[in-house]
Amino acid sequence: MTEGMQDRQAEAGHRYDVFHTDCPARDVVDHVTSRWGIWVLISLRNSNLRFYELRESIQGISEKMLSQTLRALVQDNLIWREVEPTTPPQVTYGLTDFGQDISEPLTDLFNRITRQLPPRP
Amino acid sequence: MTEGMQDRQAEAGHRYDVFHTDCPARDVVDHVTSRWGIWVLISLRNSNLRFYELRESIQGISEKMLSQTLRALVQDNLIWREVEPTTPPQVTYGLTDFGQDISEPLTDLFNRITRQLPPRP
DNA sequence: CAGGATCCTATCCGATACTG
DNA sequence: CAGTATCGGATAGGATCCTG
Repeated sequence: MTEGMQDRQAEAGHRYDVFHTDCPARDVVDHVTSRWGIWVLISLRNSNLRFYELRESIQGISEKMLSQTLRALVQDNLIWREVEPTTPPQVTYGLTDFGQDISEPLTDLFNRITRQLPPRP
Repeated sequence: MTEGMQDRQAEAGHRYDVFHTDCPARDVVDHVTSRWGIWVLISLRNSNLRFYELRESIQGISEKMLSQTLRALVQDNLIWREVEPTTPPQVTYGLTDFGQDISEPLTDLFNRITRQLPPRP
């Protein structure tokens, strides 16, 4: 995003340890933790899905945000995109190895949060 | 819903049900994965920090966003806030058990992403 | 079906100034 | 020190229409 988090200040003897994140990692983290990114990645864990399946799977997402999110994640090499040139066209999305790897802590995160929360009123 | 995340799809007839927008977990997830939330949580993993320590630790964050992020995370019971009524006042922040729990997959996520990415130029 | 193009609004967020 | 208050530009994101 805005670059320039955490550049240096890497002086020896600093107690609050810091993650220097002025690198490309910042962008990937931002995409992964974007409003819809996490849900797309988790959705694709169980099976590859087509565009409309993702849209219906993730409640509340608009087509615009879905395609935008997908585009970013494909560029980050977290998910792949396969086009079947039929009519009507079929486009399928799935996790790459990298995406699969990333989705594990994400799912873990999600599970820990839901486990902690009180049941619905 | 506390029922959690997308599961099966092995069942015929029922389709992939998923995350509702009004799921309470959604708010927590949004806070945790907010622009600054993840960095605040990771920063507090090693030690409790005061306001200015957090501000200096997380480069690029404004006071406004820091206090706003902290307020949200305190409300979610992810971090605690302790005020020492001296002059000048001292306010310390730290992770609750819940926050500690959540910070693990977050750190894991961060590590996996940085590990995958090409090294800095 | 899978999206791109537009338009428009809500909010995010930084900069600045001020307070106990 | 640890914030709050306010303003304004940037951006996220929804709604709608359109196309191959």
